[in-house]
Amino acid sequence: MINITLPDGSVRQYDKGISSMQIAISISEGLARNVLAAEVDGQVWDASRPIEQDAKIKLLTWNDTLGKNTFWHSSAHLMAEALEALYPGTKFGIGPPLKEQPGFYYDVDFGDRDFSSDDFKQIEDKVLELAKAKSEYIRKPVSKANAIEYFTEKGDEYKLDLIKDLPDGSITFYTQGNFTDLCRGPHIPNTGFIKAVKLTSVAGAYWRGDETRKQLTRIYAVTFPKQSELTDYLQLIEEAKKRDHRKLGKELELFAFSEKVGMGLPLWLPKGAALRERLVRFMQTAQVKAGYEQVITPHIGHKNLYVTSGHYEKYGKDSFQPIQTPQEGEEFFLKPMNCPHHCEIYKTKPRSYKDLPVRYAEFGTVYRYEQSGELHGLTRVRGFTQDDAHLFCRPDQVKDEFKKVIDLVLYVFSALGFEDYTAQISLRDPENKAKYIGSDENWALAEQSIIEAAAEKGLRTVVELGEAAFYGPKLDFMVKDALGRKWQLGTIQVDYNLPERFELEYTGSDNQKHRPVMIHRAPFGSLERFVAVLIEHCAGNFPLWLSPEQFTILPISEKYEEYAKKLSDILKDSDICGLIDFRDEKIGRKIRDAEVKKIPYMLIVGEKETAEGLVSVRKHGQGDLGSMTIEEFKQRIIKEITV
RNA sequence: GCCGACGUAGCUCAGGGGUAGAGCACUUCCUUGGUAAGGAAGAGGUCAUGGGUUCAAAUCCCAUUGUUGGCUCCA
Repeated sequence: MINITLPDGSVRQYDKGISSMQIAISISEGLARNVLAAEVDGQVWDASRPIEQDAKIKLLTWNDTLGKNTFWHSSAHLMAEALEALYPGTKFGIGPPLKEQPGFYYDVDFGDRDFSSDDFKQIEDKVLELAKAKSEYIRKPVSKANAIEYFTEKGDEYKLDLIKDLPDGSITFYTQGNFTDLCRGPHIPNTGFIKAVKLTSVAGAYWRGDETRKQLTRIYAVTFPKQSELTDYLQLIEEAKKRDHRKLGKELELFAFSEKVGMGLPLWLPKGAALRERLVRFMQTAQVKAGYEQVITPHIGHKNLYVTSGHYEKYGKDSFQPIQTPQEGEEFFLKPMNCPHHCEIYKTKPRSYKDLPVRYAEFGTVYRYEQSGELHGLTRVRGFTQDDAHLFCRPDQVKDEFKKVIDLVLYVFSALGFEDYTAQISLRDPENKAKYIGSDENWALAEQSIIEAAAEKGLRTVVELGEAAFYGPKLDFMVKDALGRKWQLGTIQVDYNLPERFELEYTGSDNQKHRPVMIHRAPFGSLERFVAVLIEHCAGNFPLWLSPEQFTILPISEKYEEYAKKLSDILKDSDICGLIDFRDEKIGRKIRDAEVKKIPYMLIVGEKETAEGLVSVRKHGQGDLGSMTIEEFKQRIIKEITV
């Protein structure tokens, strides 16, 4: 007998060699029907795999991330089986589940065959047909020699390339129906769990991400255990398309791009600029309260600045092109980050330990050469403005300062309606230290302070190795938007290296020179990216305090324009922004246009309102709110803005 | 940067070897109206740019440029 510990802590006894599925059956039939795999002592196993010793197990269903991953991984095998059945001779690369979104892909080599989205339907039909056969996924350990023999005979050089790097004794095959794949597993019990499938896109991807190797066809797809979940998923995709900030940005006249100005260089239109200005003012107010001082630095910097900072060495060759002065032959670069400039500000005078922390904030516009294929709307651009600040503090202040920055970031998120977030702690890849600058000791200190500060603030965190910046570890905030999509926004980074490189100092209470620690932080990340995420989060229906046009006055006819102007002036005096629709159109039309433009409040004025000194108020998306005096309306707006 | 798709009026898009089409937006006129599109007329395009094939190119070919889906990258 062996002891099986369940997640609730209860221990049950079973015969040696029992499978997770049998355990599930012993608990409840209903549970067993939903079990996709099981976590056994921290490893995900097939539900059918025999357990030979005492273990802690967790049964995985569709509700678990690991359960979903297993489901999609198994789906990838099923799609491969369908592809092989439809297009014999197809060679297979890898077919994993996706990390950030639902679904999976399989990289395949069709040889000379053309493949396009026109073939999707045929494949989906075949997948469903094979799924109905309820073929079991059968695990089989094989020797390296046998594995090589199998795929040599099959002529699949990609699998052979993978096997080459695997140690003998660790290799397993999985077979379902007529398809056998090299695979570590685990898999769902049988193909019958897969009830709905949709191929989502096709794209090229190099074998093992190496552009010198052959390009394979990557087929993206998503599967579900219920048809209704696929329907929901497709609806979500539709909704996401409607909220695309590139589409809304154009429709709402927030920003634009111009071929002549250059790719990745956004032009802020009046309404977008108004929105952005409000965000800036909001942040400035918060920062003043938090003890920051505003600074301003130039858009270019001397090459030596970046040689000192280390950025030149790291990015100089492919990212920076120098600007040369005609006479002296000096070299300048467009500012790609603000930190070196702020270090020089720190150095303008001697500092005492009593002066620290010093907090310099700047809405600094920076320019970076991003690969052309990587540009995307406002989320990835070549010129953008960071809500940047650099804190210079004593080592004993780091954790406290870091925690204050976390507070600020969370304040910003809550003010803008991002309720759901996690924090990602990005550390150095211990296997590849050459990628980073700075001493081991400083890295250890920096990593430690981030981990402790996040823990003390009770943040939900995940740790990612190898995701740190080259000069220091960071804490990135990932927010979930209204559709449940994750975005990386704010970032906080601890840096022991730049102070070293710029030889920053302060005089301690011991009258000795000491090195301050630097914290980089940007709660929005960049205004461009933040606005993009905000647009998609609220679908263009900004909170009232951010709306570029908070109201529009709609006169029923030109007879009431004088009254409309009077109202408009009253609102303007209270810093409430809006326009009057003077067009010679019927009221229904004016309302419709205002609704389409997502203007929060419509003030309708006609004979009745003019006579009684009222306004008829209509709210976007809600409809008629009835009449009130302009003063009542003003109070309503002020109340809504301050909440 | 690499691979694929795309670029037609301000916007959304149709068409397609014989010198351009719709809807919306715009302008003018009629209409002076009550909570999501009133009516009529008009104006607007070197069909991304450059080159080639052809009697003839917006259409076919090549290059460039931009957008886009991926890959790689992200200070």
